[in-house]
Amino acid sequence: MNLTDSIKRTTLHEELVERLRNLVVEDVLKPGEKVPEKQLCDSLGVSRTPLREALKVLASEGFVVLQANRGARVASVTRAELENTFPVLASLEQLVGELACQQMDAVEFQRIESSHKDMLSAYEARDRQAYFKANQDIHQALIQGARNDILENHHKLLAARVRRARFMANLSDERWAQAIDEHEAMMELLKARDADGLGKTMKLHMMNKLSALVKALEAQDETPR
Amino acid sequence: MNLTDSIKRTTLHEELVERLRNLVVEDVLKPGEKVPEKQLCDSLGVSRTPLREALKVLASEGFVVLQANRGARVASVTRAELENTFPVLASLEQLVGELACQQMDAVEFQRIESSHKDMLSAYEARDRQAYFKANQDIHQALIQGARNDILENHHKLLAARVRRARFMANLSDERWAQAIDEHEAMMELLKARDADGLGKTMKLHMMNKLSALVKALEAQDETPR
DNA sequence: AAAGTTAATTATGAATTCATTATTCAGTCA
DNA sequence: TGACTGAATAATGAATTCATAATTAACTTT
Repeated sequence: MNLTDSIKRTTLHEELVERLRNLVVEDVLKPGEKVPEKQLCDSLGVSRTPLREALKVLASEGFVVLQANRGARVASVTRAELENTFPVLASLEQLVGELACQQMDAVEFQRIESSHKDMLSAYEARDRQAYFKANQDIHQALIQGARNDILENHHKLLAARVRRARFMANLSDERWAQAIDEHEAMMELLKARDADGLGKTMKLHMMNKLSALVKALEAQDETPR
Repeated sequence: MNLTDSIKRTTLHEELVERLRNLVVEDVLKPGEKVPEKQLCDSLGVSRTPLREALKVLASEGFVVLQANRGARVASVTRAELENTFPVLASLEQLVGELACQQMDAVEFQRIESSHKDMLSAYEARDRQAYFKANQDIHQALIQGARNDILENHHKLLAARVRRARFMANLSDERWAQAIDEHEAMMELLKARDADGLGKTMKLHMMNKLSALVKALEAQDETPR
């Protein structure tokens, strides 16, 4: 046993921040919805104090919006907000790519290569679930590989915000194919340890994701169900 | 009176987040120091509840560190942390530069030009106080000019963390002169609306700041007082 | 006196209570 | 009927209380 490992003792509010953020990102709590303190307290079995502490944190992270004397609402996912968020996330992705190229070791690289193959299989099978999983694994591994806590934190929050958008529009076949191509390129650049190239490609990958999303949203506007 | 202006009603915890963050950034609360809830409550005239809510937020922002059952401590400013923070901030600065070039209007540009002149005067007079002020104004204006809330938020937090480092080492004459040169270049690029160029220069500006800081810290290590 | 042990004190995390603000809903009047 | 008023209800923000964990202080024991 590693004695330098600090004993994991989590407080209620920390637990709640994670749980509630998840509920928001997973679209269980819907955008614009009020967050009923009492109800949540009852269902989670905690008092209002830690719940409210968690809400303040979530508000600072941008997942809920607080209005004085009117409690908390789940933050809505507007197109304007996405158009602001993606470029920031893309900048961080670029840095992730650069650093990962420089810092990752062989074991990490192999793990990514394995996830990449999983991703390709999932694509062949058109298995969205498995695709998202493998995709997440790759990006997670790249971030770990960058070895930068600050980057990881900020990336995590922005990525979570962006992830909420997946409930707004489906991944189109076209975009899916393009994403696969981009990932192939990323693997090549990573293999070649081309930090600059990987950074630029990852940034572009993110911005293309935004383009596809905007396009999908516009298509929706034209044919409202 | 503008009736569309929403009535500003701030809650205690919001106020406290700002106040406490300031105390940390301004080095009133020293790194590593314990944050005594009771004392702060007394001196600020609030109960523990809103103070503790504020501490949770500050912790998520990285200004304090919470230990279960042992309260909050002011986060220390380590070299490793700075070496992680600066590259992230530099990435965001790059984006700020690119966007500001594209989005700023003539009025904003003139305001920056004016602050830039103030900065040069302060440098001639070797007035550190005035220099920092003008410098802040310029960077603040650029961020506003980028018109991106998300970028502004994340930038604000990282910049605040980095600002704490100024109590670790003084601005050297050499670095000061270099910074002035970089700012001159920035103004030229902004005037020319060279988004790419300004972005790169601002990124470099930030990374050079880190280099100077690290150099100063290393010099300190060699000659400990 | 120094290290170890136990009791007293303090500080913390969380629940509860209290005062105030929003919201709902019944009743009134045009 | 439908907009307005005001009382009743509910929800919120903040203070207080309570249980427990950490720290300090006092006391042994060697």
